[in-house]
Amino acid sequence: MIERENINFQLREIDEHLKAAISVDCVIFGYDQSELKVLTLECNMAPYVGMPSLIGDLVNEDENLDQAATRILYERTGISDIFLEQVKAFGETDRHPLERVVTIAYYALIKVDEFKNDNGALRQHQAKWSPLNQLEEMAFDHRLILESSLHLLRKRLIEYPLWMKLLPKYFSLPDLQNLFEAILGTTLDKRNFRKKISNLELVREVGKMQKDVPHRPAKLYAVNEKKLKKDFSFLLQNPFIN
Amino acid sequence: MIERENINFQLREIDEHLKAAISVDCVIFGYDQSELKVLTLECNMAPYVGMPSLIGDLVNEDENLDQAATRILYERTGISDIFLEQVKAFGETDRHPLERVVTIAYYALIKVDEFKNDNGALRQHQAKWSPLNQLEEMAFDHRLILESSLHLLRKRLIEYPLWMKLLPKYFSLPDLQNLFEAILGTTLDKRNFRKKISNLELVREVGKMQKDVPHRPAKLYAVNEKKLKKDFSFLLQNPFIN
DNA sequence: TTTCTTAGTGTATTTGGTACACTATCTAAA
DNA sequence: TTTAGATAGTGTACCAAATACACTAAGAAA
Repeated sequence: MIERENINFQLREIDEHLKAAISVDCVIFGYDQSELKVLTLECNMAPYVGMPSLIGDLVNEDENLDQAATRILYERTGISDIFLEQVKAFGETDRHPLERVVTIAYYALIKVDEFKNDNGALRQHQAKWSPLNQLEEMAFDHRLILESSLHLLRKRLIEYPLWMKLLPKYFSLPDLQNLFEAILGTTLDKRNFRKKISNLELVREVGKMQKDVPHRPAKLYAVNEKKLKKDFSFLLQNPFIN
Repeated sequence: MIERENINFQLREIDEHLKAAISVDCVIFGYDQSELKVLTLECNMAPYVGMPSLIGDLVNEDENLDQAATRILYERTGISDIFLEQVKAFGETDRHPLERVVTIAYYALIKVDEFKNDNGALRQHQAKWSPLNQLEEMAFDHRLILESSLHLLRKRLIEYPLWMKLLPKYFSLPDLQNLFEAILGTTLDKRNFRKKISNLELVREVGKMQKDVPHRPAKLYAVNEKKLKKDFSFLLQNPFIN
């Protein structure tokens, strides 16, 4: 009797109770050597027709949340083995017009040109890169989800070298600084930035120079894979942080 | 036609698809002038019978996630108007033995003696304060949820004065240091701790002394409400952080 | 050869964190 | 009343990291 009561207490009338659809929304940030962008679809659901929406999908029965996010990222961009991190859950009662849908937001950061828009499913749905400042109005609560995700991305950029896959094999320090400035939305002092990067020991000179630039060429660097594996192996091996 | 396809894409076959129960698990940390504890129930569901579990409940149809967490905290402890923050969502497919249940974890930090175990529903279910080091085995994935929540609590303790409601009206600096040490699980240097507290300007001397202690009495302090409202009003007014 | 453009460099200051040991005050017991 | 025990309270020196700030160097193009 006691036991039965407790079961009910811990999973109160599970069959009669609210069951919600569970979705994952991926905030896929892209960097293209100039600007931070987000991958969006054009929403076709009233009352949000025509507004940009994030890329999301329902969670399948046989996958956990991280797996769903990984699948969605792969299905929509062709990218796998990338760092994906959960932002948080969003569960307003009216956040979806048709039904109660609780969504779990994830973010990822990729090179814009790694995403090829020749994928049938995506072309059909007009996925495109939207610059952040053009996204004032979004479908559902996606503007809020975007802001929370951007906030987390910016915190993480300083803690973890999320940028390591965003640049070509060889890059200059001004390239790297532009990347930071685009993502953080600020300008940075050149000397202090270089001092900090130098202290991290995450890049190494490769003894080459930029070519075909109409000004003084910059020295080229590459990611220091040894240091990266030593200090941040979780970013490479395991796409999830707990 | 295009429109119909897109609706399906964005909410793929919503009626046929996975619907999960949504629960909220509250990690209610308590401090009692000596030790950090967590409020737990004794689980009665196989295969976890007898193990401690966190305090959770299913989310109602008419409440969002934050409201559900607030309700659960209130129902189980009688406490409202306290800072509650979402930790993250946990959604392993097999995390619940009966059914797919996605849970959203929240944490709160309260005084142990604010929770009176004379609430009928709770007494019936043996809610009790468990010291953290006695919680190696827990029901479901609650050990993982506890660890994630503790990690966040410790980060927040340094960023935000979550401790302001945990001490009596008048307290000594050694009291405050004990609180920090209990929550962080470390010892702290007395002089450096006092320097830091002093810089924060969050406590003020009240010109009184401890009484009836068998040693040199300490000066008493109180929370500096002005500074708290100025810098951390969100901790008082709005129980949620975005 | 001059001009334009971007690359590259160092120092001084401040701030925050850390390491560290002795004196002061009260109670209780001898 | 003296002494022992317990806890309160205090300051300085060092180091690391963040910040502010301005000129010279190298190449391309005119």
